[in-house]
Amino acid sequence: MSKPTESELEILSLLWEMKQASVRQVHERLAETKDTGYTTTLKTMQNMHAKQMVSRNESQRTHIYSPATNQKETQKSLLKNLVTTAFGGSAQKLVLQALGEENPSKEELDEIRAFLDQLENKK
Amino acid sequence: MSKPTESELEILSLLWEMKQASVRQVHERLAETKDTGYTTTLKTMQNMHAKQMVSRNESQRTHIYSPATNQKETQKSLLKNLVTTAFGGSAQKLVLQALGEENPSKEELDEIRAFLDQLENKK
DNA sequence: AAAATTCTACGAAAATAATCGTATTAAAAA
DNA sequence: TTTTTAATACGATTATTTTCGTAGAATTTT
Repeated sequence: MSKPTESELEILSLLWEMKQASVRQVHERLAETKDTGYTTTLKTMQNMHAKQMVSRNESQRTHIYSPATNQKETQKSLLKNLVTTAFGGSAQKLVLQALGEENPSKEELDEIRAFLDQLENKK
Repeated sequence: MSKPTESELEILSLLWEMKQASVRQVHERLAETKDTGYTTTLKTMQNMHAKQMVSRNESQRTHIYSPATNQKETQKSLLKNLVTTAFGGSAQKLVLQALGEENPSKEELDEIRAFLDQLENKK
């Protein structure tokens, strides 16, 4: 499982959200934030398919793509990578920094607390 | 402030930790995990200097480099980038995922709780 | 003082990633 | 049925990143 490039990740992330989509559909979502041509999106998705990062249903002329790499696994490895390269290996620091930025709601805070308790009970 | 590349980030991260260092010193640390030549490290650090990502003291023949980009700011933007590209914009998800991986100590958990309380009081 | 080592500078090659253009075919519209 | 639109494939170009080799100067060792 190789690490997705920046462009691939943008698409992969959309696919995680959309579950499945045509190139056109992905491209339209992408176009909201990015100004690149249709064939660029197409080519990237074809590359991703070649790398088995996504699968696709070719039974119709318009191919339907879906993510083939596990979202959690991918997020985990990207996170790990960021922790080691940018946070000197301390996930703790990353968490505090992320929390500080996010301005979470009371509900979210409670959810995190619950999760912390759960972690503690495992010990 | 442009985003550091992967290689640049590795070096920047070391400099954050070391506060200041020569190319040789950085290279030796880098060599623990990476197998590239000295001039590669040198060139990258020169590039970083050209981009003003690091500063250097040239009064001695062996230049001494130090980080010129703010660690917090850089971490913040990398984190933000990861949240949007890989976590569908939800820092919450990122935090939970990171906590789940880290297996934090009781002390760390308490520290996070304290931080959560502090966030809540701001509301 | 000569030789060996250690630096920097810098160009350039190699590797990787991103973007696009064109040809061709299928489907939809006129 | 002709024309237009929409899709894929795929090579090629461009941009970016990574890596290294070589030259020359300063420093250290012999």
